[in-house]
Amino acid sequence: MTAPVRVRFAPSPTGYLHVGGARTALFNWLYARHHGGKFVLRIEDTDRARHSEEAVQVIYDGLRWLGLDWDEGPEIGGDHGPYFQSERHAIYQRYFDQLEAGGHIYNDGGAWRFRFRREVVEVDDLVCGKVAFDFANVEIMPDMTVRRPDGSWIFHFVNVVDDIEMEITHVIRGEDHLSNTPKHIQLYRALGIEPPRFGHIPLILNKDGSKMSKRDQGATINNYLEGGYAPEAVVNYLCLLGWSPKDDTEKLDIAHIVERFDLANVNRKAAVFDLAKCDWLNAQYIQQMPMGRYLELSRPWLEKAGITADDATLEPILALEKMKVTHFHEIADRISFFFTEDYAYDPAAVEKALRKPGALDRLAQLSEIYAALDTFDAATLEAKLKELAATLGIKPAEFIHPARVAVSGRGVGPSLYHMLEVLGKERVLVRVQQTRERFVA
RNA sequence: GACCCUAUCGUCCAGUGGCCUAGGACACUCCCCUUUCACGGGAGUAACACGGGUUCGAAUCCCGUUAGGGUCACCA
Repeated sequence: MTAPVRVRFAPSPTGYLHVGGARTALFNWLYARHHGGKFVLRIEDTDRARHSEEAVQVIYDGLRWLGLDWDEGPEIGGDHGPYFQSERHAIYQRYFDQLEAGGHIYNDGGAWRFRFRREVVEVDDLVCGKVAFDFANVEIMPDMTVRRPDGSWIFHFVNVVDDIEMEITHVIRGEDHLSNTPKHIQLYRALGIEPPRFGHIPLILNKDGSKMSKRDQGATINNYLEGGYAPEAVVNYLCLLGWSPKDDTEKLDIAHIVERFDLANVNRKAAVFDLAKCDWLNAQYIQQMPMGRYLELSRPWLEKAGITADDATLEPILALEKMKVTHFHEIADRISFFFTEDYAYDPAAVEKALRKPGALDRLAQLSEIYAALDTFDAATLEAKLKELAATLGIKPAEFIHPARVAVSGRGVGPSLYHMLEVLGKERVLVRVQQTRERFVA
């Protein structure tokens, strides 16, 4: 009852971190943090052929990116290692010998099978409640194998042994394991150990109700890492799949979630994954995050695009797009015209704004007024432009659109006056001049 | 096939017998704001799978049906 909580995430190094796995890790982590317990990471690499340094690294990177730090496990250590199944052979042998001595296993053509008792097994699940499995009259069900003829171990066996050895108190895993739980419970009993508590969380499905495969959009954590997402947004979204704070709040910071999270309020229904909502949350996070964090998360994407300005230069430019960006990878393209005088002109925008009769002349007029300005801030620029339009009796838009295309080459972009202010008087005048020369009939 | 889980708007959640002519969010449509694109504000479309009970009263409890999903590997 008062034993400290110890949970674990035990992925197999497949080369990617599935969202379903990530959410399982997240719920384990939340449970540990909420209850002041320990979160253990164990790599289930019994299938040695698949174990590669890169595959394991993908798991570490994904968990770290999401902010799910483990208290025991690879690269951290702990008192219950080693944390790779491939290095725990001697431990498994010991438990195997114990099963054999107790007459719980038998040899079947070289493989070792566990004598499963055909009786009712009850699982008191933290999420699903009491679930009774009735095996009393089940005819066709082979005893599960615990060891292959070549001496290698089977998942169910090593999983249970590791959970015993690592003193796991709560096994929180996907619902696909609920049906396997009776076998695990009997294994615990055969070993003379009281089983831990179980909590089976619902699966994550595709839009069409099928199980998500790694090829689906948003199915692996790498998709988010490379897709311009803020990790805090992804974590928030993942929490909302199967759990809710019960008060209609959608955007929740992690500390708040840790405070409120518990298995009792996790749903039992499988959730369909909706990337559109994840995108929306990401945009919300970007809008509301501090400038420093925004700069930090933008920088890698900007560098990738060859933009390497210092923070002082970058900040005012990035600020122009903060309310408009949904994914970080969009930013570089949106602001690229700030970093070159040789920016491209969008033909459609040119056609629409610069080819209109008198557009180039109006640019010249505007340029003349702006050239005389001592202060070049957004408010002044707006006032002067509107004043000029009013004097000539035409709409401000007749100046605004050509000006936008002249200085950026585009029909869409940041607020014009703020964009001009950030660009600065000198560059604005040069760009207008350059544009007029280029598009003069 | 056997066993198990699940069943509220297209999607994610709220709702644990009366406060529900079912609430919020995403998406979608429309309007407002507006120099573009967005943001923001407002409005709208849209659901208790079906059939039986229990009860004065059921989205909420029980049974059945149907439909999804999962497990029954010498995969993890």
